[in-house]
Amino acid sequence: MSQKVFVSAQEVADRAGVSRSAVSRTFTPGASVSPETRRKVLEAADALGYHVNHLARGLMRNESGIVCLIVSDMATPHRSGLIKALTEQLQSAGKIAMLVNTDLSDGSVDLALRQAIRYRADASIILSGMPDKSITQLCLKSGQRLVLINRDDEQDGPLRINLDDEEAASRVVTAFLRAGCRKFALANSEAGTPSLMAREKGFVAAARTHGLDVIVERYGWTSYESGRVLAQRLLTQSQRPDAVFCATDLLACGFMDAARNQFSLSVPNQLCVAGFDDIEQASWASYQLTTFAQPLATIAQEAVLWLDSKEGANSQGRAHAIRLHADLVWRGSVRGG
Amino acid sequence: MSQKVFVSAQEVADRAGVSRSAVSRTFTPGASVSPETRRKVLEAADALGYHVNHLARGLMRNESGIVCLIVSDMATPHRSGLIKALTEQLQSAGKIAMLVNTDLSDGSVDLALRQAIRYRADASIILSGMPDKSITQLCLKSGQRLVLINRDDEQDGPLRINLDDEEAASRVVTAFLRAGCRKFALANSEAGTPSLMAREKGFVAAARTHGLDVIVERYGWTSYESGRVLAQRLLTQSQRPDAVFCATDLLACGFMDAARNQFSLSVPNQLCVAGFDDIEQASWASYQLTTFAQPLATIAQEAVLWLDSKEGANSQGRAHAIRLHADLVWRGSVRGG
DNA sequence: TTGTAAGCGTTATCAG
DNA sequence: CTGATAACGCTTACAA
Repeated sequence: MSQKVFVSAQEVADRAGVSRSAVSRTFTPGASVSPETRRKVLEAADALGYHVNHLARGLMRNESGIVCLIVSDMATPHRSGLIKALTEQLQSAGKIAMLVNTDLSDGSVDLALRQAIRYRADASIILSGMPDKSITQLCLKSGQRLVLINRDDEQDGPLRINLDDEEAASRVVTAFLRAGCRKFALANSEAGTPSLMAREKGFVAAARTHGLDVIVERYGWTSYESGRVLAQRLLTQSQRPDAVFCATDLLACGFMDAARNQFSLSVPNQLCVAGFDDIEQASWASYQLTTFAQPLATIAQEAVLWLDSKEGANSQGRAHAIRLHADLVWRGSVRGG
Repeated sequence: MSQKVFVSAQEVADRAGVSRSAVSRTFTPGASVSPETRRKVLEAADALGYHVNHLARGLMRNESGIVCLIVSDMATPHRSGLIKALTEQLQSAGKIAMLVNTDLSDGSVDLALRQAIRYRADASIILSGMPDKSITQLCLKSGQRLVLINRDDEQDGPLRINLDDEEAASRVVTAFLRAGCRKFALANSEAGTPSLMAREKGFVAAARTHGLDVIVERYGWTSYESGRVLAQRLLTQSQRPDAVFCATDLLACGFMDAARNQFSLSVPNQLCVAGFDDIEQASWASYQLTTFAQPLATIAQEAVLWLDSKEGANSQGRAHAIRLHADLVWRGSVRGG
């Protein structure tokens, strides 16, 4: 097997002619070491290629520095953007990200959380799916902090970070009306996550306010392909919509492509389209999608900030919720920006 | 601070009325425990919510189960796809992925590798950038395995997984010729990574074989935006090319959009375009990009397989290289598929 | 098969 | 400021 021969603090101590403790203190920010000792230790450490063993340190300090990112479909533009933002923030806060992939199967998230517990992660950040109540209880009982991003759940204890999806969706109606549209449709996936449903709800409700009905169609999971299928369904209606809000940019891209290629519709002249997330592709010339920007950096900041705060530690059982605003990004897919 | 109160093996042992060792053995595959003891232990463990502390286990076994993924631009379609594939493979091999973000600054990869050493990762997989020789030596000396993906380097010790970029690029020439194209151009980024340069080299060389010159243009880093700029430069040439090989799909998408919108060129009628990577967007209706598929699953498999193999452990100093084939994916951006 | 005891590399405590 | 010593939670000889 592997012959691991990492340098230990003892070896450094021996070489520097000091005690293990001196070595330990040298690598502990804020500990008191004389400049002379420090110098000797650092010199020896460098010569030997010593690096503090964080496994052992975590064992002692009861704080591993590990934060577990639990996520499905991580190759998706929006998800990967969020992972990137979180990883960066965690790193600059001196923590490290552990990545666990989940699928849609039952208990997949639970399994991931168990993994987080095994590695004594200081916290878990859940980007997709929902864990079973019993397992989140275990996490909280074990003193592991929990962050739920964009999954509006009423569980106690964890920090929840959400967008104001409903309010954002209502602004789409305003935009569509200003563009002179009258026949609204909503394209959603069947995933039925709280975020998606809130967008749907907000859009439909706001349309009603203006006395307008909305044709709602749901299909598959949140993907480009689903967007194409949704276009098939919505654009063959007897009363063809002239404005479609897609619950996700990925859906919107598929929708637009199908609208143009299969129905020869011009966007935005014959059809206005809006999306949500502001993935990179939304800004590509082929789409120029009007959409809502997920404040990825802010989400990540808030999450990491909370992890470091006393609040996070003390909130055993008390839930804390952050609701962020999604900025509307005007682009060419809706008339009259 | 955090009051972590994870359940320990001792507590489980107490409740089950057995020794710590019995608990340990119950959770060690292949250890000898009587069914009766096992039952009692599992029952107690379940009731208490016990999970083996992998930090402590790693300390003892000298094997953490952690594999460090070192990567920059992780939100990019190709990168995130690779991360996903690797994470999945690692998980099903019983390992866990640690994610470290690097930037382009000097020593960024070295810093990441140090992080891997601190957490006593069993291995590091480098997806971008190149570490300093001294630090890789340290890794290898410490018994940490190293995998370099798509970075053709002559360093000793690590496993290198590469595509046959050069050969693949030469096939683009064949495709372009078959489409009746004569004026070739190559759009590349300035990143100058071995993969990118190999694609350039292979394309230019193959074209020469047929007595054709290639206009080569390089700009910025590998992004959609760079693709647009490259289009500006290449399509304003006095001798406008009728076939462009973009070193990356992302470049190709930007290139195609600019070609259509700013130069009103029809792809593939007036201009054939090929890319590399086969990112998801390449298959979108707006692009229908002819490209080469990165065998992500195979890459991930080979990497993880090697990590588990004796070979990986014994190859202290002996480098092992795997060269994979990239399949050509024919789509509409090149005539006559 | 089981328990006892030693040890993995740290850090925290406490004298000096 | 420094060094000995006792944890941390686990695995693994070794002996029973």
